[in-house]
Amino acid sequence: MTRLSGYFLPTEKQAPADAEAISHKLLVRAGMVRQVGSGLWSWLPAGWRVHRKIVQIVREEMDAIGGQELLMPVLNPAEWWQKSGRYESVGAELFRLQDRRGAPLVLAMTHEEIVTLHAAQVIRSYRDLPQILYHFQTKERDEPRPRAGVLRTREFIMKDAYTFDRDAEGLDVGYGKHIVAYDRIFDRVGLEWYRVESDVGMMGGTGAHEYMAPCPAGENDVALAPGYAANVEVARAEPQPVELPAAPAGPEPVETPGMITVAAVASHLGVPHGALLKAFPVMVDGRGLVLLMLRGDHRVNDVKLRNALGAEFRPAQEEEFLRPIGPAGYIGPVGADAPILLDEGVAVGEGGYVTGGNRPDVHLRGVVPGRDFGFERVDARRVEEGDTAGGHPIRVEPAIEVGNIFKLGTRYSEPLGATYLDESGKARPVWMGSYGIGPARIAAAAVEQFADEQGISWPRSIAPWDVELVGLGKPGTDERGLADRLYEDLRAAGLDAVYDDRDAGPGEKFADAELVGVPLRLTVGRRTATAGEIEAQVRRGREQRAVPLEGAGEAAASLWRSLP
RNA sequence: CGGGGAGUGGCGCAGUCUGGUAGCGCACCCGGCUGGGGGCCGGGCGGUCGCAGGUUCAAAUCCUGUCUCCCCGACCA
Repeated sequence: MTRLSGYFLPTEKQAPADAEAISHKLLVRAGMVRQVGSGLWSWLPAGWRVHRKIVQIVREEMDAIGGQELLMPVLNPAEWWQKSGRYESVGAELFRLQDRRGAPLVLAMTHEEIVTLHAAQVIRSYRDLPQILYHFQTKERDEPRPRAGVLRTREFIMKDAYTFDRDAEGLDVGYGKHIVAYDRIFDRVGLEWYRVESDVGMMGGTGAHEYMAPCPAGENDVALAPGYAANVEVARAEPQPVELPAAPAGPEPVETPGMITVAAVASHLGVPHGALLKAFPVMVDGRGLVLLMLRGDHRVNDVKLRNALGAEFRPAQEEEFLRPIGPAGYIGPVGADAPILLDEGVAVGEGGYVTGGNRPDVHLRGVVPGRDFGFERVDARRVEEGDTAGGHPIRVEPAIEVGNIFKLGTRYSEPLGATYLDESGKARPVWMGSYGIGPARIAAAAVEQFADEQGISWPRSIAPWDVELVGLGKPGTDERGLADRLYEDLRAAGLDAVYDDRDAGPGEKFADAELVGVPLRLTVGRRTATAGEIEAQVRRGREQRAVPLEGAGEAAASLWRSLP
């Protein structure tokens, strides 16, 4: 039974001054969350109801694919993180601490180490496989920059699941089960979402996807086209034509004093930006200086370049490339003393490009890749709005990452000793997958996607309550008595109702109801008894409906079931 | 980590430049009116001005240091 009189629901007319994101403003204004420190948030009772509903949906779908819920600790002995190598590799994002005896500990940012420890302890035989284990547990990450309310925090609850299989084929099965579960979860929570291809990182696994909820506050960009969806970090673009001048017999120098930008050179020579090749010298771990060439109107995608190189890199400084290549602003591939990578977006054999001349104030035109310089092909350009996928134009939208699924392979099982004996008695490493969902981000994304001028509009599956009953008139009046009885009616019909029985004016109650975002609002006032029907408002779209007074509980339940 | 901004009752802000008894709106408390879209009248409570040090007869205001928070970027297992 929830009555708003006495309920801990501190709604505010004004948003916090420093809030930018819609979800940040509205979750605070609606009394659902409160900030404790940078990246640290409490969930107040109404907000926690939303969180719990999301968690329950996730739990049901995880159980449906055979997931087994457990609980692992946040405080981890550093030993396991040292064994996996992450104690050293992760950096400042990992909270490290000591206990009273000086033993090193970490606060878990995720639970691969500990779950793999248990796999190592328990799994003996191929007969013990496969397994799906998951939990909802607090994650601690010392984020360099928490932002946007609960969108990026230093402490948050994550559902993380782990699959254990005997081989890659088994992993594919477990991965596929998670796609089924996740698709259902994101449908059920009522979000608009995409499953996109994502970066598999340096481990070079065979698959990774992210679930993205598009909205302006999103920190990621997704490339979307009919039949295509990918994080821009990994999105591939089809070649785009560009008009190139016919190539002369060899490169021709051209004076370009002070022109160190693509725009300046292109406009000086009267050619499109795409007729230039721009040069990106990088220092690659283990390889040294490498020169990436890509079209003048394209941009480097760091993630794709890193994956193409198979190693970390950083932009080279001028003192590193001046001697082997040329001066900053005028560097090019012709005569460069460095391996050259040519982006796939550069067409070869269709004419001559303009490049830096590797001398001050000089560019070359008529440069033909292959004839004038050797190269290795790579895909390292960022997809742009206007590129195509399958012939369809790509649009790039910001989105919140609300879930991810990832094939780990044997990245953790090998260092942590999670092995099983196969039929021939041979010990083999377990193949693992890892699968995350952030319930807080689902809540924030839902706010972002469906809010209007009046406030939040929750999907009914995750709303803090199903229906809000607004009782008008003074306490003790007939209409209040009617509202009291209707409240019992709603509960009897199986609705999770909240009753605004506060001694407040109608305007305040209506405004709060719409701010909090309960999907269906019923108003009982002086008019109700005479009209013989109850006024209902559907929150999404603020559409007015009427519910007959007789059998109101069932009628309201039926209306509620028709809502998004 | 780089750049920008802000700390003054619960929330939103003014006051700081030019030092002189800390203010406004909302919220809250009391009384009354009102009762279908944040209503009205009257009376109240509440703040060592982030913290520390300094200058001064006198500091929210000037100086030094420091902490915290926000925004943009970098970063993001």
